[in-house]
Amino acid sequence: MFTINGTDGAARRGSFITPHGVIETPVFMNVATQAAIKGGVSALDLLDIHCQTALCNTYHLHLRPGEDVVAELGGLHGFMRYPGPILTDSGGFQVFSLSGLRKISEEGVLFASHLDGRRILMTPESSMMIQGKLGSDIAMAFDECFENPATHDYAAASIERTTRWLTRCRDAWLLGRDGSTNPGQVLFGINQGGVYNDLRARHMTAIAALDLPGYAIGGLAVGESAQQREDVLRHLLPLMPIDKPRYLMGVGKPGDILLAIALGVDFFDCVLPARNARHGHVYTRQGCLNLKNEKHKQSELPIDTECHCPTCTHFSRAYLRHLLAAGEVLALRLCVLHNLYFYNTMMEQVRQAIEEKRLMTYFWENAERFDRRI
RNA sequence: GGGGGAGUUCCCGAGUGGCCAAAGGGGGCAGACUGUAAAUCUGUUGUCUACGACUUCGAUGGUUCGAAUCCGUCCUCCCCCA
Repeated sequence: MFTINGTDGAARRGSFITPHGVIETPVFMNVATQAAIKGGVSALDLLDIHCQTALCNTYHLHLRPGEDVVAELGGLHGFMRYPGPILTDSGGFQVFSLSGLRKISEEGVLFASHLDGRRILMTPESSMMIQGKLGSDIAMAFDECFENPATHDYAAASIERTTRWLTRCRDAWLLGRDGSTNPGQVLFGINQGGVYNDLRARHMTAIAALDLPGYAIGGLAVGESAQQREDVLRHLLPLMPIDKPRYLMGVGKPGDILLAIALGVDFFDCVLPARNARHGHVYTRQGCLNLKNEKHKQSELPIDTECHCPTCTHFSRAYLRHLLAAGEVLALRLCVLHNLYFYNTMMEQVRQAIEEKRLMTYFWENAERFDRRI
């Protein structure tokens, strides 16, 4: 249900229809790992910060409160009272982030829960089953996100296994869909291959053959250089199905996102704006700044004088700096609202720029500036 | 008046002859963070002409090759007894 309404170079302006609404692309999905955006932001705030889509996590919600609890309370939409589209990540990223707490086998990944150590066997089938019960609109395939650097041999063996896992995910998904567990849910496959373009291409060919509703690029921003990342994207994107949504997982800084959009990516998510916000690192049209710095101690300015977010329309840098220094939770909330508003409205501007065929102008005017430290 | 205890670098607080510019917290200053084990983590925090030198542990005078650490005197604070 993805339609491309316009293009500007390799960039695409699309619409992706889900049971809970249309996602206008390119889109930034707001990360709500445990069914909440960290920093005290609830579903009630999402409209204010122009959020289109939320992203929740299979591994974390399986551990707590458990997918059955969520299912009983109306799935993620009912549980967190968010009526818009929701994507669930499969747990594949935790294979990377919790690498000290898991063992990989052909069957799946045996995690030692980071909460209490209890063993959790996550398989392609269980991940899909959990995501079905969570009731997300988009489910992600269970993959292995492996670290960089990785040897070519390791990467080659890993993508073979991830391909086999994807077939199992697809089968489980079809079973759930046709069995009406979650009839409207779609499955996105995930490309891996590290920084090896030959493996990225081989894997893309293999997974594209499954003809899934969408495809993601995984395993980036896990230690490789920005140059390597760009190189992978430049080689890989032309090999991805042109009529399917393309999702660059976990990326990134504003400049990273703008570049990827120019290269043809449609979906993004990243914890950076929320995490940075919690640490006082906020974005403006002129560049990013650290609110904790002494120079803002008496500043009456809002974070960004051109910003219309709830935070900038009410509060000064000096006040926010004080809240951060004092450890007040309000600081986190206000900064997160601002940064997510910045990301979401940047995407609005990008969509408009693509429609008006001036994406490159937007890119050259802003990509470097947004990431620059001021 | 008698007895006891304490004064350490921005703060609290270790240290009771050399390994002490002085542990550890806190606070301050700065940095990192990319499908969230992150309201976390890291660095730094006496001065300088800076791989070395100088000043500092209430004040001052001693002992010693060497003192934040030992001794004398003084100042300040706390507790108990009268």
